[in-house]
Amino acid sequence: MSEPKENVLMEKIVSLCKRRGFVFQSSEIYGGINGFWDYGPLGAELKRNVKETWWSTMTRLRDDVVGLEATIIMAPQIWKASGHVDTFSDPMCDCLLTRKRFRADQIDPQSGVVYHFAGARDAAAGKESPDAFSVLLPPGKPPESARKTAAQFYQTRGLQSVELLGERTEKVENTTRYNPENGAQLTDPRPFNLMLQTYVGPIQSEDNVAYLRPETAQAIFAQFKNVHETSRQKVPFGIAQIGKAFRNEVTPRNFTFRSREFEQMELEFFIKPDEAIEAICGSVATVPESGHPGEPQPNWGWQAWHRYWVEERVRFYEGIGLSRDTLGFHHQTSEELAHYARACTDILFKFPFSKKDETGAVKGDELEGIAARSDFDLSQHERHSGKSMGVFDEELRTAWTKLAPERQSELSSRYHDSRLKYLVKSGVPQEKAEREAKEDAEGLAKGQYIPHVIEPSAGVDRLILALIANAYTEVSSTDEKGKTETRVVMKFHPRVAPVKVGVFPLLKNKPELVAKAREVFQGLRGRFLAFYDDAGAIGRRYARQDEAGTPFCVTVDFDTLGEKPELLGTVTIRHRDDGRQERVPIAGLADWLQARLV
RNA sequence: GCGGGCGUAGCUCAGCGGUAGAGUACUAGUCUUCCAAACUAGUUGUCACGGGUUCGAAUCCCGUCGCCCGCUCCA
Repeated sequence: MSEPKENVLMEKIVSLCKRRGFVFQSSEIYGGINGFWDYGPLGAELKRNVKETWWSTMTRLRDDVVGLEATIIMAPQIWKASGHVDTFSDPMCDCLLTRKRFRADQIDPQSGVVYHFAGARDAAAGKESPDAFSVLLPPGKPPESARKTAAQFYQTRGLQSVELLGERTEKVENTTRYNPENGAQLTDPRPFNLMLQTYVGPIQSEDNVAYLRPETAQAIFAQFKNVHETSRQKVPFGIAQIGKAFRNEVTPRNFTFRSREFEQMELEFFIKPDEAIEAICGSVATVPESGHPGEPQPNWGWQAWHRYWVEERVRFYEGIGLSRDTLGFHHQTSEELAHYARACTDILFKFPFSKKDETGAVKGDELEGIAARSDFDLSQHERHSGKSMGVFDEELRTAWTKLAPERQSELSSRYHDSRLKYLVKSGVPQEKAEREAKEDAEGLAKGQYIPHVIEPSAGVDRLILALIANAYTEVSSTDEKGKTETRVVMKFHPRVAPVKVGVFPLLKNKPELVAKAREVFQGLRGRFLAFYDDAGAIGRRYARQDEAGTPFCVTVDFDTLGEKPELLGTVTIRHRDDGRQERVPIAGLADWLQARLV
């Protein structure tokens, strides 16, 4: 409404996605289901390419990250330990007057006099509202203001000149049932559980409740010990996973951006606590203000690793066609951060629906969050499962014995304090917390600690939408007759483009061109996703491939067959983004393409 | 979930009480030597779904579902 132009762009993108088979509404023939989307032929290829690029960048091309593929349904205790059972089910209530929504547990208790009304009447119009309504009147305010608020309420119910009925008053203390801003009554608190539930086993009882995972990360923490022991990795190292996650969102919105079923690509990168780094290396590396800190170093603490992963992730996005100027960054403030998190940097993409800030600049919406989560997650699972999540670090133990006694006690006491802070915040009784923190500090001296974690967590479907929005380009051209035509070119990076190459005979009614084109197509299809097309004029076929985002089109013409002898056995390659053409021998075609698709 | 807008062919839309149309796309054919050419023929709809009012509903009313915008939330 306020940004009609951008909505139009978004609508065009949604329309193209359906028309060309990138994204369909789930269950469309039954009217659809809110918050669920399917990928059509082109979308499925695009998504697969993106996930494969991520997987190979994160695991296969690195020495220090291994993969995991865990189940969607896990022991419900995992979600208790992670905090999701508690924080994902907020009781919410709405102001009956303004419709504003509140978290029931965040309303400040108030005291005063409550004015109850049984209903209201509009004698002139002959209408009556039987709905009861109450207003809280803080001390010192005139009763008239309560009646005024009530009158406003009944006006929203369709009465014009309001005559209030059945007024009575009541003194209340510390109530949270009224809107702190205007005193209007709130609806009863209703639970908003964002986790999708099911039952494991045939009996649908409370004992059998299980959750569809709301994030993939927890499986990595839960399997940390197994992966650590079997992969021969030593801290620092990471575990990567791609998989579905589910959230019963209140409002799915913005096409696929906020869906109820979505896919994540998450890395949990485990690092040594800073105290261990200091013991081993003497000090923790200082981190440059901006830019990539370079290859990982042994003296990196959490800040260096955090910056490293932010920059690595930006490189990834640049590598699949999202230039830095299409991205945005949000550094969470200390108020925004979860209590256990030390830092979180969000990588944003400037979507067509992204809002402008006060200065008119588009900030963007989140593609990925890179969080420094301390040792919170593994500690939680250690406490809830009773299984140790600590690792033994030979290097640390050796280094510790060589430290001066005052250095030992300084590091030991810092580690003790941060463990104590965590334990107390997690609700462990003070006495027990002090005992456990002391044990943890003694463990550090013997080379034991719970690893800290840096978590780059990306949403696949959001990234697909970003790539589609980024690729969407309109090209207008006017022909001799003065008719202006707008064509869509999807400028995907060749690495992620669904179809890599289109193969056409210049003309369909010349069997020798068709035969040769089929032959070229057969030669390419095993190595690249290739698409053969001979329907319609050549320009039309180019346009069709432009809309699919195919970066290269190969055309077999009469020169291929030797009309000009020097061009025998060559084809025309036409570039999507500028229509440029070049001549390439068929023999070198696959290699030519290969070089441009990585 | 609440408030507002919307839902007609694959897509963009017209029709707004008398029983459904245009452009485009798609299919086949003719033609065509490089950027959505032309011609011919053809396919497509429970007018989102369900109910009601009416002699008659795509059109008016109610409900449901979905999409878009705001509240909310965040991968």
